[in-house]
Amino acid sequence: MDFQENADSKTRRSRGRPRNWDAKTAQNTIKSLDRAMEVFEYLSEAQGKALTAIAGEMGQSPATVYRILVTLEGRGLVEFDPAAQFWHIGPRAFVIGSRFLRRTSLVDRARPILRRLMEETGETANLGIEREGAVLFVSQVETHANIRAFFPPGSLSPMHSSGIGKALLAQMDASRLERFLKTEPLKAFTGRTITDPDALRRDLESVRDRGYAIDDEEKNPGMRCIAAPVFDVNSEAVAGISVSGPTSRIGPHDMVRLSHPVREAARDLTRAIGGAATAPRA
Amino acid sequence: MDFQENADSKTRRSRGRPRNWDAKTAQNTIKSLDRAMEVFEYLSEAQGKALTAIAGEMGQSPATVYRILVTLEGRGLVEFDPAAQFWHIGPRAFVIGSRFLRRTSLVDRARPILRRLMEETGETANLGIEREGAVLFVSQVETHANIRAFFPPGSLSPMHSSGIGKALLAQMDASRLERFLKTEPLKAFTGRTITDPDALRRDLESVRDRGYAIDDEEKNPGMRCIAAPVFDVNSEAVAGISVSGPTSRIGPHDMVRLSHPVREAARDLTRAIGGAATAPRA
DNA sequence: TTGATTTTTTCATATGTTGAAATCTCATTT
DNA sequence: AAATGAGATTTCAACATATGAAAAAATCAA
Repeated sequence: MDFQENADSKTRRSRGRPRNWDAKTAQNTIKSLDRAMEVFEYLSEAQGKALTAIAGEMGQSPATVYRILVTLEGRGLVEFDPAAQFWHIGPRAFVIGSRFLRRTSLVDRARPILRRLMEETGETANLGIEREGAVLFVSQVETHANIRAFFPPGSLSPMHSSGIGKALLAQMDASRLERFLKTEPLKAFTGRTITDPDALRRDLESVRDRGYAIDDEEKNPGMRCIAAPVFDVNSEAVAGISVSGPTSRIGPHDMVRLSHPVREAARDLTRAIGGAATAPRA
Repeated sequence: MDFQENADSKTRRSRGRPRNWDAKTAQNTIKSLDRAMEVFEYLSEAQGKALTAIAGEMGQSPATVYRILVTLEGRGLVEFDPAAQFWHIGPRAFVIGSRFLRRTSLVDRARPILRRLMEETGETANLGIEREGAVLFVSQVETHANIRAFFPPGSLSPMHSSGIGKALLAQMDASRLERFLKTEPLKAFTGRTITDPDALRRDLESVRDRGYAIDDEEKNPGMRCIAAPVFDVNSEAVAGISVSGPTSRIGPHDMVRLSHPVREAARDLTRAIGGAATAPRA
């Protein structure tokens, strides 16, 4: 289930001879197949491309690229549009790729990433999604420290007073955000909770600028929290990752420091679930 | 958009030498690449498989399969689970495959329409297109209800036993329909699946009269489905929209009731992609 | 019609893939 | 603890086959 961290650590366990994980990994790769997959991947990035264009841009012989495309076409992995003379990704690729999701639950994928995040930062790492206008904490890895932040998985927290919630709100399009503001009262939990819609809008603006959200004792006194969004394949923010800890360990300067591993973890998880972030919302 | 029929007709136009479309197509395919893609596809059908199992079942040398998998792993197209010693489809395959949908704005345009349809009807809303003689589900919005219909995007379903499929078949011109009937066997899935060509022709007739198609437990027992076609700018039926749910919520009377929002959603999407329906086929 | 452009095929050659067998590890049993 | 079995990697030599250059074929534009 957790191949995320194994991939780079030496944890990789298997029977048989261990792979030469130092530089020689390329030893067992099939060159022609790798080149073909490069073409396949390159094609997927374009909205459609002519043979000569692909070959030219990739510095490959047109003959070779042609044969690769014809082969893949035979399996429906790519398609040829005779009218425009363009090659495209085919339906079979979609069918095969979609099977990836059968096995992928966000929570499973997140676990090793959360663990690493906890180890790097020394603080409790959390995963949350949006449910019914609130943040639902679905997974966490607790720090070893005696004073620790704790959200029982399954607990709910209002969007406007949690780091993950604000990271998600910051990615909503304007109309959905306005709908949210109309529906949900911005209840105060501490003196620092943002209860004014305009103040929240401004805060979300800076969340987008920074790339991460901060909960600065806005829900629980003495607790700070740094969060970043996770995107799915449609570039929709579907979850958030955060670290949370006591103000005694997380001071004003620490938030910038902690934001890096948090953002990285969010990016890793985005990648692990086949997602992709786009430019921050317009 | 849909070069579906071009692929089999001789319409294929291109510059350069024409391909030998008779039997010699294999001439330009790269054998090793084709074998590798066979492994890739085979792997996607399993929930995960050990190297030896794959090699054994495919009649290939473990060494070769191993190298193929390692190569694909290098690009994230497959993943290795060290704990279970299993190979799986990887996130990159999902990302690349999903780009198949980008070629058409259909999916993007459909999303808000599907969401509204789901909210109006309370049932799962689906979008499907025809690919390779089957319905390919490309998008859906799930209901909140606990008992729900579920078609994972990327899954395929035979035309004759799905609402969307029949909505599309009903719009085919006679010759294409006959070709379809000659090619595809009408496999039975439940006692209600239409397996007789004449019965199917009659059903499609009434689909045209009504303006919507019904799947009355013809694929999955206990599940009903109401579907309507979506047209492109050439008035060709390129997709179908449906809602599907359990018979406990969708009774005989509900189908008429549900047909209105479904047809409206299909009309909306038709409009959103710049399409137009003409009078039902002559 | 001609010329320019792009795709597809041919062909000789070197490159790279292949499977068998050897090697190595882990997990289980003795 | 050591041995054994099962399965994963790697090595190696043979030879299949992928490769690019160039020719051929077809379409498009003028």
